[in-house]
Amino acid sequence: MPDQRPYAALLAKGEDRRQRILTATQRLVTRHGWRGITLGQIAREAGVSPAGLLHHFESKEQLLHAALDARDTYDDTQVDRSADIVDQLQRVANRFREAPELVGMFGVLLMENLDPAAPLHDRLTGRYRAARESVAEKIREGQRAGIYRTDLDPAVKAVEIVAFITGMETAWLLDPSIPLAEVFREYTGSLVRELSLPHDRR
Amino acid sequence: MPDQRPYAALLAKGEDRRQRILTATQRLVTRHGWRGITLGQIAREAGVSPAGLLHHFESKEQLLHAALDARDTYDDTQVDRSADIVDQLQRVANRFREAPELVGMFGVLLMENLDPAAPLHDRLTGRYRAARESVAEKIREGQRAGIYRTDLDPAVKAVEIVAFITGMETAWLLDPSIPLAEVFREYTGSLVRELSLPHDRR
DNA sequence: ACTGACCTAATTTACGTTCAGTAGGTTGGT
DNA sequence: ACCAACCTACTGAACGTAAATTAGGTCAGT
Repeated sequence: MPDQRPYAALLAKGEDRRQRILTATQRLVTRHGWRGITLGQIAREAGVSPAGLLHHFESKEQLLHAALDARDTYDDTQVDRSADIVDQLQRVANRFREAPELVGMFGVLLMENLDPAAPLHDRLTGRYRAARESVAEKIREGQRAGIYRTDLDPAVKAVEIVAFITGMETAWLLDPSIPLAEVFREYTGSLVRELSLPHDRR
Repeated sequence: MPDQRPYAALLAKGEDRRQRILTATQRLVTRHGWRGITLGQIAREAGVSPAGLLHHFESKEQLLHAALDARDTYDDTQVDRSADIVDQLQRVANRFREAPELVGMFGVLLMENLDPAAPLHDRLTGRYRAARESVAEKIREGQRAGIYRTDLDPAVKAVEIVAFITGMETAWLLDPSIPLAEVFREYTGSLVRELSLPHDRR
């Protein structure tokens, strides 16, 4: 299993260390936020010295971007353009359990970068908007297909849905013992009833 | 208008400065988070030197608590035990416009204090839980009064509702131009339909 | 004399980053 | 077969700076 050539083993070791630094970063950022942690803490958790960490990443900020890149990549692999809203929401719920740090990191960083001048503001808000737009588009599709009511604004409902998701993320980060599955099931259920049924209202 | 007695005017000036420091703190914390700002920034915004600020508040942490106290007080005055869920949700929506910094500060600090060992963790999560419990209790009341369905778990629905609220807070901090009123109206509408109507389902 | 509201100028600490060096492995030329 | 130049993966110590806090002083009013 270990490569016979020592140089390859060396490279593998480096790559492994790099990976450890990234996951340590994700874990710590999720718990304490970016400004709440130091290179020293990350380094310790990854088993290196602060200087050793900077051998792999040129700066604290660049490390953050690398950690976010990993999250975005994971996130993109999870997206299924063909799935409907119910499936997509279910998928979101699953991600909480599967990759807690990756899910958590986004929300934490978002709140840390609310200011338009904040270093990650554009990157994060871009993702946020994209998610909302994608949900709105799903609703429009349903409307065009004739299975959803057409008397409600997809953009408005999309804001609600994304707010629910991010709010659940917060709730779960605060207390992982909440009945995640039930809440998602309940919400998606009422959402579908709301979207589908033709109602009589003034 | 200014008191004829200069000493009273002096005290009033101090109180005014104290107030300015608090509102500056709330504003800056909402935008940049607690760890994202310095005493110097707050002081500058309030028109004092850092040392001058510490004449009014003994430490950065104590200032934070004082700012939170102001928020909690405001929040408590807004709560109306007799109002039903729809009214309460409407009230929440109004608060966004009325006191943006007070509303925003809570969510930002919450994400900055996820860790159980974080200085404000207990204080903030306590408030969060209380809000959720209060919502759940409202639902139970409705159930006992016979106006709400009894086949759903108030605790589960309460998690959803509070998640929606905090999620909306995030969305609005990110982009205040979202159709806040419409989203709240839409959501409360579907919520009431969901809670009230007896449905046929297996 | 004493208090409240400040100020300027230290002091202290923490943290990101840089620097110089070590240990081991590889490569290409002779 | 050997050596010089270069690579990766680090470490320990030092540097620079930013930021919270403190010390000591000023000035106006009572």
